[in-house]
Amino acid sequence: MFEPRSRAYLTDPNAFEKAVLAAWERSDILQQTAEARHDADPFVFYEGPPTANGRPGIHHVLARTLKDSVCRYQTMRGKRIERKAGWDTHGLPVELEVEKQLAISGKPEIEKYGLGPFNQKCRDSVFTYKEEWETLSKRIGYLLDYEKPYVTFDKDYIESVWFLLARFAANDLLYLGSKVLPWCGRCGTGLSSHEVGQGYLDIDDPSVWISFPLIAAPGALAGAALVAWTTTPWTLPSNMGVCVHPDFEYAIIAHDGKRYILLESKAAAVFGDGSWEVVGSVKGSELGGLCYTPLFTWQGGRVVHEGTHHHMVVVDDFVSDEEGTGMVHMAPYGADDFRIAQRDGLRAVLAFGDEARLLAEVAGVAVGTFFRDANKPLARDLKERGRLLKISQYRHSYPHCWRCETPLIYYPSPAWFLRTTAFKDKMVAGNKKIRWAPAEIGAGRFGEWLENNIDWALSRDRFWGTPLPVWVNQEDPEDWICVESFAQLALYAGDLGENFDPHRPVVDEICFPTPTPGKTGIMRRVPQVIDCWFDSGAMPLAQHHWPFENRERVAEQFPANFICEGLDQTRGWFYSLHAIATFLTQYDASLWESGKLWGENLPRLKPGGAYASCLVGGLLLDKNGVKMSKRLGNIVRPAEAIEEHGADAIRWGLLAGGAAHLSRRYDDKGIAEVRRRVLGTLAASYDFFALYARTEDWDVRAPRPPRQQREPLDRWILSQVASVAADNVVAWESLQPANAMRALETFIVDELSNWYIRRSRRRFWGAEGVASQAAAFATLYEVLHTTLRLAAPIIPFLTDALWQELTGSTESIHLQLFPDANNPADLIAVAIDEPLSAAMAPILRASSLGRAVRERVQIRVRQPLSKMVIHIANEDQLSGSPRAYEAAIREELNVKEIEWVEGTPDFLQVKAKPNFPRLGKRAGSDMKALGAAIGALDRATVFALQGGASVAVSVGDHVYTLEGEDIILQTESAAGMEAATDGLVTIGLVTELTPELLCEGLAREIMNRLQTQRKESGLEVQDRIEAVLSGDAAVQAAIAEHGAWIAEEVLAPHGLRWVDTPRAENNLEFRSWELPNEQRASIAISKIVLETA
RNA sequence: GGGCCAGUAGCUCAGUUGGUUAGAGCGUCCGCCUGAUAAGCGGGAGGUCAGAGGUUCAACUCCUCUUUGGCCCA
Repeated sequence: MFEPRSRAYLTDPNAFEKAVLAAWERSDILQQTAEARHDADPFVFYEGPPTANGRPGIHHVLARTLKDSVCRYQTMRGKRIERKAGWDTHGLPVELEVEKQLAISGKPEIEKYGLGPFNQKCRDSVFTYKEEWETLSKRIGYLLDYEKPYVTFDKDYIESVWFLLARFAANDLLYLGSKVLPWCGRCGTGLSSHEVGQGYLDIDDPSVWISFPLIAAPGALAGAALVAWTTTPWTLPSNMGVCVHPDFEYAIIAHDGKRYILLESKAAAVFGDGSWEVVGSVKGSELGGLCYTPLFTWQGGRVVHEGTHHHMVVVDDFVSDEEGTGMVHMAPYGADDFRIAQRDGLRAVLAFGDEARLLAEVAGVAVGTFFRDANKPLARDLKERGRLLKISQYRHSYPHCWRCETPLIYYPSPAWFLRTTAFKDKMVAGNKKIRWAPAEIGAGRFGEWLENNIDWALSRDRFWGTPLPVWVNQEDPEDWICVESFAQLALYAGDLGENFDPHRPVVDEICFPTPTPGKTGIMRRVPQVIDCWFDSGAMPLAQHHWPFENRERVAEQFPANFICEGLDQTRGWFYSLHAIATFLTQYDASLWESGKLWGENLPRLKPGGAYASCLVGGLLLDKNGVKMSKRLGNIVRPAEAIEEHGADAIRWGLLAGGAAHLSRRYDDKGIAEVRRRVLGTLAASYDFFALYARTEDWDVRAPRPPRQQREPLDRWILSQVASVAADNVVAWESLQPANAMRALETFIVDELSNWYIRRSRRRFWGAEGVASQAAAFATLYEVLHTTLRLAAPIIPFLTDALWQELTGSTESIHLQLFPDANNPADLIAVAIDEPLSAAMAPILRASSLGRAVRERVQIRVRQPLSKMVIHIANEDQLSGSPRAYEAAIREELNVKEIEWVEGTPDFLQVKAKPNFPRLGKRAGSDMKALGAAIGALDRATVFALQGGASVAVSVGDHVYTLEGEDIILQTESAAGMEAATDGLVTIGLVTELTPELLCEGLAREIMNRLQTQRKESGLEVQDRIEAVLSGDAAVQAAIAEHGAWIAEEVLAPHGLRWVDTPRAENNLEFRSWELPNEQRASIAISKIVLETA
């Protein structure tokens, strides 16, 4: 107990923390916490599953620390938290990693390698760095149950996912549609958006303006042609419509005897200058529904959307007025185009197929022509037929295959969707109930995304993922089923075997006759797997194999009170969790109707989303503000940083570095500063306490004096820590840990260490009497007791080590309750004392001003001064009196006497300023003039106002009646002494040095040299000494006057011995010191051993 | 191309519902302290709050545009 720890911590935080970690593992802190909170209310936390096929970086430390801190805080609030780890194991990133490993690339090569072996590789790959993740997480103190994690590729997990998909199907929300996807014709493979993102190259394409003559158009439009622009002439054979913006005003332009319709601002780009004129205008919405003459006549191709309309003008606000003509040629190769075709019933036919080659002859261009090679001949044909108005070259950025650099083609492919739009309103409404931190993510980013919700494209044409459990009748594509469980599958297909693994390719081989009555045909599974975001979004249920098992447990652990992930999860996990939960609990009425499932009770899950609050973490950039990436090699390896600084300093540094959601920079120097400045100060404050608790034999069990009997400074620091505790609760509850930490840091460094302890040191060695000493110990103990608990969620290692030393308990701080001033059982119960806190502020300001004056007049603090005057403007409006702290400021500034100035002493130059918030509303536009008038008020008027009188001031035509509260009194200076003011507090120092003061100053100088010599001789603070001095006459006089006092301070029980000539004797060696004013002293000291009784 | 976020001292960041001297730490210069001592503290200097326009008696704060950076989606 009371062992000093700061040295050990500061020199090797890594070793220090590892010892704490070892203790946690010995005592199984996770298990202990669970037992301690066994009957407590649950606080539900969901761990967002990381993928362990890459190394964890420092940014993962940020996310995990945020999660851990909030959970530790809640545990200290008395809550029970399950902390189940999870692993995300499916998906394209895993496949890409394995492709790299095997040096293969693309679907054909994977198929050649074999699906079974490939998926086995994926399964192995996802846990490549599992151990590294676990080690790191444990080392940074992230408490999580790694023994029983949920794993998305587990058989049970997949079965739960199947069940959920079957629920979507049962509600008619699963359907087969088409999705426009990027495709590489050469590799024969679709690409993910992630892959597209890394393959943009600049290429030259023809830029063409095409005319679309309207058929049977009314009025001024008769005989006119629309003009559209494109850089992909190869898409023109598939033209199915022209899209206009409903709100644009299009110009009707006469040129060369013909009339065209397009935006006036774009006409010059087509027709040049001067040769055209505007003859009318038409609004986009009026063009909708008109038809035009097709560009090409040809047969064949692949129909991707049957429709009743051909070559028609459609209206949509995706059209922009920046490029082109304000009119867009529509072909089924664009996502917007295809969406509108489906919406408006346009017939969509592809001219180019799977290998990006022409499927049918068009305008003499041969079947099999690669899509980009068709650009020129098609353009030539259009030109000959007068449909091409202009052609030029256009350089732009275009997506290419990242493997082979072939330009990509986009077209619609079959895909399975979840009809999330069916319950969009419920998702939007549910989102409003989520407490987002920061709030703008919920209203803005996530809210916008939900408002614009489109159906979830669920399927992926890939290999390693949860197989889509849809089986289709090979004879009738309308006859399909979504399987809800392995048992159901076995019912259709027979026994699945002991070690059934639902992954591809095993599951692909399962087929069976259609169970649909009256139909024939074999059911085969569709080839797709599902989006791995569905996997992770299903985790609230699938992690417990719901509803096959754990129905009660899931009902209790749903929804989450809290989740926390990075900003990049908005459209990822945040969405998939929300969508699945909203559907299941609010849309799937038939599931809950009977209260039973398969004949057994199914506890109702609380209707709503999957989480009640969400803390969004920002991105972590390197110290230059650049995103960390493997490519740039600026990744910070967490292990190295931890070895250097320890986990606590990093945890504090990352969490305090700014509002959680902002991207911020990781700066090694910043972490080092936190370690020294904040954590070091906390440890040193404890050390100070421990040092004197030991030397003075203070007993933790001794009764502590009642608060009323302690000094104002004691009650002040208790009040401060109690209000920090109250603020911290607010900050944590609103998910703003950085705010909690800012308050805590100011408290630890400024208030506790630099003010309370500094000003109270003497009391601890009994220099101010027994009662004062007892009060000081009691107070500092209570404050440390509280501060450590406040900091425990953030810096679990240091606080636990100090806690056990401080309290002498072997019970971890993480089993304690968070400080609560409202709880009578808490050590800081009802400690908040507003008046006492308010009264300290002017004291701190006065002390700062006093130091500034001393600095200016070059009189060191060691030199006592006779008097200081303090004037506090509006002192009577303070809720407490600063005069309670007179002793503190007298000692701090080393002055003999404080004079509290009241009223209107002549030496104060004062000025009134308007109280803007009060007067602004009343005065309005007169405010400026009124302000000037107030500034010009004379001294007597200002003090009359202060005294409660009313004063009329006229400005322009108005007369304003001012009262005391309408002005703010400011002090400008104090005449006749060395003074300083900050406007509210003014101090003046009497700097005249009398012989007495000089003598005492010299005595303090001598004492300083004695103390320095003590320290440099390696003495302990409680060692007694013999002291012999010699020196000038002034020195001798100072010792004669103050020797007894000096002797007491430097622990020389026999007093100071004076010799005229310093000569070495026995253990005494003289050292010569320079003193101010070219005075000199020689001092010799030696330790004396006190006889013990 | 769309949505969201950010730009405040050399650096890292605070800044309440708009209110008139914009704060802290680090760094730098100067000084102090010594019964927490391989520490600690204070005082200076340093800012046209990214730029422009607008609303207002009053804008770092609200609105618009521009610009730079970031994230997500196309």
